[in-house]
Amino acid sequence: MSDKITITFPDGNSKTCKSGINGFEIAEGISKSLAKESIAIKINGEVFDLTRKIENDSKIQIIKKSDEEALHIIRHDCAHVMAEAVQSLFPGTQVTIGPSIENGFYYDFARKDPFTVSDLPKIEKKMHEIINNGEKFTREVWSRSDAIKYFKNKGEEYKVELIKDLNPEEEISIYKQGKWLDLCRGPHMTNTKQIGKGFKLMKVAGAYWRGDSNNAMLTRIYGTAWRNEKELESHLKQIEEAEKRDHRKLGKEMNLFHFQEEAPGAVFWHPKGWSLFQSLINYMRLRQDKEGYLETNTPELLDRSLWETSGHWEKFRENMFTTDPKEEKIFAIKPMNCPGAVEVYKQGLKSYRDLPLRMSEFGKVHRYEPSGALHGLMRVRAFTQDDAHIFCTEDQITSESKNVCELILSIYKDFGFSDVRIKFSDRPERRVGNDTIWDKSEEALKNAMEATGLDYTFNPGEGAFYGPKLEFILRDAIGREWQCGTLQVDLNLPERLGANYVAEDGQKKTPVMLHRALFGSLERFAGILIEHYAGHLPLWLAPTQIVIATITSDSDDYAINVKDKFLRKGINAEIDLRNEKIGYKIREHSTSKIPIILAVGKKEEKDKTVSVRRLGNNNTKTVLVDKILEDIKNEIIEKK
RNA sequence: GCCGCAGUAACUCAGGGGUAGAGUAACUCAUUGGUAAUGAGUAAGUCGGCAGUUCGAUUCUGCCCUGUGGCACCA
Repeated sequence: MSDKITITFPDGNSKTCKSGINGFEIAEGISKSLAKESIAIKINGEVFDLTRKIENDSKIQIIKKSDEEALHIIRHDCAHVMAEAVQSLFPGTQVTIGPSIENGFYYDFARKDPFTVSDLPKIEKKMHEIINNGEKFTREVWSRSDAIKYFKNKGEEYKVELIKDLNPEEEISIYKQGKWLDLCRGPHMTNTKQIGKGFKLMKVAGAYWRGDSNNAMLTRIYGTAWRNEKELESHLKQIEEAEKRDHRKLGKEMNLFHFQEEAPGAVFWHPKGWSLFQSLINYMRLRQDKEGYLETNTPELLDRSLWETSGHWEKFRENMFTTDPKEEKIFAIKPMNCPGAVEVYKQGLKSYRDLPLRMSEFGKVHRYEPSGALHGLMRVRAFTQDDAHIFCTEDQITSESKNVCELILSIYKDFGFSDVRIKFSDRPERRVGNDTIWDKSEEALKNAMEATGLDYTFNPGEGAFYGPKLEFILRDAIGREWQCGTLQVDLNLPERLGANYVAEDGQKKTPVMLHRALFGSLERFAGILIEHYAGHLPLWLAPTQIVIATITSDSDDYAINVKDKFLRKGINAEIDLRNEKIGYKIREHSTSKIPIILAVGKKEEKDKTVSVRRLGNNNTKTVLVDKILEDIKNEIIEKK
């Protein structure tokens, strides 16, 4: 081994150094300020500690605190410091794992009494102490047996288990900061001081050891960590903004819906919320009609025997509500619309000429969701799907799937969702049908996907119990992802339920069934829209589109007159004739998110105008009634 | 389902072993006003439910329900 090595910088320049040099020394050789700013080093694409010796020719990149990669390291360091703080404050607490995550980090602890939020300030204070002490992070490599012995001695059973499960090939590295140490792959910064003050402990939660609900529940502390206090502040601000959009809060403020104890996971839609809901249905109906869908409706209660035949009874039973058996028969409330759809299909003889047959249904389904999963409109036990089942031949799978994909993307665009991700899920463990059928349906869906030319990611083992599926995930105005639409290829249910058609050769064949929902759940989609628009629904979706507010009661007749004009054009207008000041009315209708307020007084009445004020804009404009009527009509049509 | 937290007036929330308080809304009266809160007054609560401790529980304890932050789940 030569004692000289060549290191190459990102800009292509290279330099000869003595073997064994480390990142910090390299940085120092360049400039003092770089050395001060640097926190880690990337060697041949992998990130290491700044003190890691470099012994071969390498491509390197010094990572500074301002670099993107730095956040992960800062957060991971923070997790270690938190664990030290916790163990010093609460002796006897075992450490388990503590990774960095999006926006922060967590650490899972094993402790008889779980932590509560009131413990957080204490822990945070201790963390600041540790950071201020400027403890050095140092890396050591231990033998497996030493490590096991050490942690066993300390009573750290979880760490022992982790070490035992490590790949035998893998080096067992230990990171120390001061007297405290942890099993860790690294990398870390060189000193706790580098973490700074840009962190905050956020919440405590329970979490299963190794994510398995059969295991013990640990107590988890979440924190957020950033490069500095300013970044932390801006992140906290962002959380605050997201909270303001919470559909549960806005739903109450805008009087859209409510929930109550007697119906957990089921929505009480108020008139305004139902108006939004119906707008969505009407819109979808219009779009589907154009694509040749035929609307149907099927029973909510179906006999157990049908669910047994379809396979739901066996594979989906624990999610289904059943009725009190007053008779011999047991009925189940439908958790899916597909068996009903097949029964409609089966009425009358079908020929290959009838295919593809696209049957839609706005079907309300009930699923028993675990109590802890319920969340406003986003996760409910009773919801309405914009469902459809396309019965087709195998040859038609590709073109039908392609149409569905195009329809979905086009529809999402109308709501301002243009960033859509697609996931492909194949056969789950719990499924019906043999592997030949699954091979065939996965192949077919994959081909269809290729035909669309759209990108997708692979999501193994997450398909429906009857077939593989695509999931459409959209990104909302503040960057959150929501899974909405789905497309599933099903070669199982039509056969199980005895659907068939007469083919060109006179033989009876089993059709393929494509299940698809575009909004997915109407309830959920409404919730997403409320958050996406932060309650400022676009005109075409707003339950009350316009409020006409009078300045004084002298203008009452004129206001009523104007309102009628709007109503006649199908625009949802209300009037506010109350004996209140105009400022009061403006404030109230603004807070309830009315898109357009038209103020009318003596002047407007004389000129046949209105004073137009739009939500989120403090300017007003005086416009002829007929003109604004026309503008608003167009805006609704254009879905702006 | 599991761990933590919460449930007080229509809403948002304060309080705390001696049967409760604010702001907003509602209602009444006055006010007819020009673009985000006019003023005064009135009324309003089985303090989530059931047990227990106590002379006394909305307050403490236990169980349950619902919500909530996570975990697990999302077929």
